[in-house]
Amino acid sequence: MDTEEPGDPRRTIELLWGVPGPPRRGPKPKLSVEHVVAAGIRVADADGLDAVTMRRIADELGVATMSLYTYVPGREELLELMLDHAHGELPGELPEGWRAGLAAVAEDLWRLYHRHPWLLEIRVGRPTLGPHSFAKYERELAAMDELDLDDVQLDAIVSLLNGLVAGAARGSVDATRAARRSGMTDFDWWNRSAPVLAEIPAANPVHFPRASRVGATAGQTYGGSSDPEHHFRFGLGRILDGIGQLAGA
Amino acid sequence: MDTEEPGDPRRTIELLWGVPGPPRRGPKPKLSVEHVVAAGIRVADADGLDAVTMRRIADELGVATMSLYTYVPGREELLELMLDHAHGELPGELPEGWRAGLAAVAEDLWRLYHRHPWLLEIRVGRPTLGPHSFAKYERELAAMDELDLDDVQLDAIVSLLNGLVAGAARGSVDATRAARRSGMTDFDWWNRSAPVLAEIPAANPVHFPRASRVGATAGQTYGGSSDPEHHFRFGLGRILDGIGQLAGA
DNA sequence: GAAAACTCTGTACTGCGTACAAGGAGCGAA
DNA sequence: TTCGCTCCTTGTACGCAGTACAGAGTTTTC
Repeated sequence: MDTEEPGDPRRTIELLWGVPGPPRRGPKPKLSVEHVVAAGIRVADADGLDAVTMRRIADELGVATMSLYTYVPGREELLELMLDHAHGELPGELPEGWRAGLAAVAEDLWRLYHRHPWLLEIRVGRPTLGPHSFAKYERELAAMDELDLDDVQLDAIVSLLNGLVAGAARGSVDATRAARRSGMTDFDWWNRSAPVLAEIPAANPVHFPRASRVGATAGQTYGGSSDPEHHFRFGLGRILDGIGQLAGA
Repeated sequence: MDTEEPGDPRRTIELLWGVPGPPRRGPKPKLSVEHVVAAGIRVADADGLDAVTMRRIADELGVATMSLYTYVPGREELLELMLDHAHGELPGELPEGWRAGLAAVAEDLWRLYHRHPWLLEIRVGRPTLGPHSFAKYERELAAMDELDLDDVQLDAIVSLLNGLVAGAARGSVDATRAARRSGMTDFDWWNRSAPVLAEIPAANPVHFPRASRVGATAGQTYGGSSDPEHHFRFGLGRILDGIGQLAGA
């Protein structure tokens, strides 16, 4: 019973954990799952997730497009493998103390997302059950060993932190992507947009006093638009404060 | 100088604000931008963002595909119009008190995302400069009128809250989407995955003690996997606590 | 009227994921 | 050794996406 259909959880999990499978009879494969995943990551790093097409990866490996389907059930599974593989780049150590630990967890992920911005574009409907994603979760929980919280709270905190990092990172990454695709920097774009907006009576600052003031301040402070990195650090501080209050630590 | 090229900020902004434009000479248009946007939203609500194709919308409106390009420069701009339009569904009022105000802002957005899950899939590289998105921002800031914070802090808080809601909502929405696409509920999926995982030595709980324990607890508590709604409420509480601490309120 | 400007439409191009069938390589059994 | 099964590899092809382009028809302006 060798179910090879795409969308099968069994197959996906076995690929994630590198389960060898029974001895095969035909010609030796030219490649391996690892090769395909590595090529996928190479392409994604270079040209973004949209460039990760089966044809492009096959080209990269000097192989026909359809050969890839020998190693991977389909594109979706490949992306999941790439995701888990990338999680393997996260460190294992943790600094002393829950606050420093959680901060490190967040900062490491922040850096990972900037090293591989395409991670933020991958939509896996369900949690990835791969080894490195497990290790990531384990580490996130380990950072809170000293806190007296129940399991549900721990899970919620992990989710909260991951959401913060992803959200903020998406901000900076989306901007970069938009700049690349449109050939306009944030600055160019704003200089083109602001005058148009000024011509529209309904968009007059009087109607949006707070938005105009804060938007202008944030724009000036960071040169064009709000700064995701500042938002990230600020949000992290607030969340850690909130956790400290909850745990009485 | 009537730049109609897609990707032009001027055109997009004028569409967002419904700027009428000079009197036209040819035959009267059968439709309007509003019709197209409404059809887009109808399709997205019914069958998700992937179903929002130019052909499908044209069918919906009883019109040839290419006619849509008379009203809208391209698909990307259409999505941005749909986004701003949906933001128009958010209420304007605010309850008394910053804490209740921010909570309402978050809860309203949470509900909006569940009414229109496709909103979470739209990737606009830059902020949407439409009337309803402006109003949304203005209201978010208004909720903090009584707090003594500077503009940069206000902006960061808005971003933090929006990130929380989007992140948590993505959790529940992604699960629903995965269930629909695969024909498996979370429960089915887990029942298929768990045994496979159990067969893999490297995935033994001894190697991931905390992850196994917490994962099991969270799964049991909510029936299959972590509960995004609980994560949302929990995260909101922590963040509001953190803000209170910062503002000394 | 005639001409210009505009809407609408059908066709067609490129690029995507991948189903399918045919060709060739290597192993196990005779 | 040879047959035959199994598996890897490949080229072709299908359906669907966004949208460029050219022609036909309609309404306004001169």
